[in-house]
Amino acid sequence: MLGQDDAAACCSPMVREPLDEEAAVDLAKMFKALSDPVRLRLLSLIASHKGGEACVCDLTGPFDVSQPTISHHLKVLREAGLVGSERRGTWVYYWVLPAALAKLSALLQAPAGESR
Amino acid sequence: MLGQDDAAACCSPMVREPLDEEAAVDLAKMFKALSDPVRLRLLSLIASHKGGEACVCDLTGPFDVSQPTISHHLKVLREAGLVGSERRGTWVYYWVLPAALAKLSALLQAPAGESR
DNA sequence: TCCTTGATTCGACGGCTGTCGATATGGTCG
DNA sequence: CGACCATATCGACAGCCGTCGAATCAAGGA
Repeated sequence: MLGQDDAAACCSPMVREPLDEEAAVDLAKMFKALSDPVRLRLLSLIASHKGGEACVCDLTGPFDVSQPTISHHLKVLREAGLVGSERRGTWVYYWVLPAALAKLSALLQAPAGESR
Repeated sequence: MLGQDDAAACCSPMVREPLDEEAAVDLAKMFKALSDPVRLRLLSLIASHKGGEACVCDLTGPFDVSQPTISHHLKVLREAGLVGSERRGTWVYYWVLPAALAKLSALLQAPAGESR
């Protein structure tokens, strides 16, 4: 259950100054949520879906894994603060929380030029 | 052993169109390398070190884990294509590969405005 | 009310991961 | 050469993770 209100608290590029331990623990949880191919695809599927949200029924088709496994991965993404969800009648909808992605994106911003 | 030359192959924001499975597998490996607090701190420690590189001897001090464990984490970062390394005399130096970070950063770029 | 469909939770299992101490390797200096 | 320092590798072990099928819950329609 990581919030996303603390986005400002941590997130200039990590290449500028060392992360403190607490921030590292926090961020590692988010990256761990991204460290599975199924979850990455789920996230991009949700984000690129019409209207910016998708119901679970839209998400089970493209994968070879069982529906409970999809549900498990969605839970991981939700608990990492990367997506939100809501039940509307029969279906449950998921959407991406842009602030969370932006936070990670900013963190990874590389130093200017260089290629090495 | 992930290259970083293929940076162009995958990396407009993942929120625009669904990732294909191959790209997802590839990217998940990089995020997995970032999914540990020690490795995140190592990476930022290396990147923010004077001259953009650090020898292992600079990296073992700030952590509570043993030296072999640090070595293991550095290997994970290297095999994920996030850092490079080289032996110079007695010491081994590590530096960040900016293209890899940039690739991930671009991938996570959130859609414009919105806050939800 | 009962059945059906959508989604989550549960319990189990195999494989992966982080950690350690011990050991090996690579290099420098007497 | 031989002692010594800096890193890496090895082997072991506990805990976590992705996956499944089965069971459960939630909502809607006969």
